[in-house]
Amino acid sequence: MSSTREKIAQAADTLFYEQGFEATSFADIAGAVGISRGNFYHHFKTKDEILDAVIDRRIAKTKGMMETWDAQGQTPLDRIGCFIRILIRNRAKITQFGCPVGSLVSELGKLNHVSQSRANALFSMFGDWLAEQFQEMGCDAPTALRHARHLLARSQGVATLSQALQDDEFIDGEVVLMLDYAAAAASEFTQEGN
Amino acid sequence: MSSTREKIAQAADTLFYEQGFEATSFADIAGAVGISRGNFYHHFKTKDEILDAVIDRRIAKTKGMMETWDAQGQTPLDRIGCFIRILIRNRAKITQFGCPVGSLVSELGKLNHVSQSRANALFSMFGDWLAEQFQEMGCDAPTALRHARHLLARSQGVATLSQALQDDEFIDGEVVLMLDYAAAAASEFTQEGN
DNA sequence: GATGATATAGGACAGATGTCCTAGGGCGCG
DNA sequence: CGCGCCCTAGGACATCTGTCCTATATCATC
Repeated sequence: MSSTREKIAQAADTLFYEQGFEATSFADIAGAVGISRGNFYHHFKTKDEILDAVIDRRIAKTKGMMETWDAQGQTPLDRIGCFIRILIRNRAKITQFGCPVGSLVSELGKLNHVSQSRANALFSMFGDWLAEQFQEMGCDAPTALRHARHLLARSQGVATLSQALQDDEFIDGEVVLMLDYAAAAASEFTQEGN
Repeated sequence: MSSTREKIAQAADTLFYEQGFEATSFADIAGAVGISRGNFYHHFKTKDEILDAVIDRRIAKTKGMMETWDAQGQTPLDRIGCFIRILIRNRAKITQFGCPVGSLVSELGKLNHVSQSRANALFSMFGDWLAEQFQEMGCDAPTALRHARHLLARSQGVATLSQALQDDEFIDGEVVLMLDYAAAAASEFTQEGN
C-alpha cells in the first residue's frame, strides 16, 4: 500500500508542529521525505489535503492514546492522571514548540482556515473523554464537563507558558497541582474514612 | 512627528494579532493604512523592524495597564483581580483570536525568530508584576513567583480553550476560579476573624 | 520664489510558493 | 513482448513575498 503517502503525512505532521502550518512549504516536506516536489501532486492535490491527512493522523493517535489509558488506568482518577502526565512525557518538545493541538488550533483560527473545525474536534475528543472520567467518578454531566474543560485549559496554559519561559521544570510543579485538582474532585465521592 | 510610522505600527499590531505575523504581508499593512507598498521602506527597512515596533508598542501598553492597575487597586488582591479580569474585558477578541501575547510567542518560537526573546519579555513583565503583588501580600519570593506563573498559565489556558471551543461563557467561570485562587493565597495573610 | 529635506507612489527585482503538466521508469498482466 | 497502470522526477506557471530604487510631490525655511 502507498507507504509514500503515509510518509508524507508523517513528515508534515512533525513539520506542522515544529514550524507551523503556514511556515511549512511543500519543499520542506519533500526534503524531509526525500522525494521530488512535483511528485506531491500524485498523492495530495493541495496543501489543505495534507493538513486534513495530518489531522486524521492526530485524531487516530489521540484515539489510540485514550484506549491505552482506558486499559491502563484502574480508576477514573488514574486515567485522568494519564492525561495530565502527557505534559511530562512530552516535556522537552512542549517547552520547545508548545502543545501540538493548541498551537494548530490557534494558527488555523487566525488563518480562518476551512479545517479549523476539524482541528477543534481534537480538543473536543480530549474534553469528552475527560468528562466521561469525571462522570464515572460520580459527577453529574455539567460538573464533569466543567472539570474536563478546566483541566484542558490548565494543560494548555502550562504548555504555552513553559514555551515562553523556556522552563522545563515549571511543568512538573503544575502537573502536581493538576493531579491535586483531580484528586480533590474524586475525594468528594470516596469514603471519608479511607 | 511621523504619524504615518505610528499608524503603520498600529495597523501591524492589529493584523499580527488577528492574522499572525507570518501570514500578514506588507501589502496587508499598506492596505490597512492606505499607503503604497513601496513607501514602507522609508519608515521600516524590514518586516522584522515592524515587528520590533509592534513589540515596543505592546510593552508600552502593558506598562500603561500596570500603572493603571497600581493606581486603581487598593490591595494586592484588588490589583491581581484587575489582571484576571482582562480576560473578561477582551472576551470577544480572545474567543476569536486567542491571547495576543501567547499566540505571538508561540508563533515566533516556531519560526525561531530573532525577536522571540523580546516577545517573551512581555510574559516576564506580567509575571514580575504579579509576583510583586503576591509579595506585597506577604508571600516569600519563590512562592510569589510560583503563584504569578500559575495565574499566568491559567489565563493562557483559558484564552486558548475559549478560542478552540468558540465559547465566550467558558471564560466567565474560569475567571471566578482564578479570583478564588488569588483570594485563597491572600487569606493566608489576613486576620481570620475579619 | 528658490532650496533642500522629508514623504510618497509606483514599480523593478530575485526568490519562493502552491499548483499543475509532461515525460519517462518500473512492473504486473495478457 | 507489448500494453497499461502506478509512481516518480523535473520543471513550467502565475502569483505573491520582502526588499529596494527612482521619480515626483509636499512643505518648512531662507
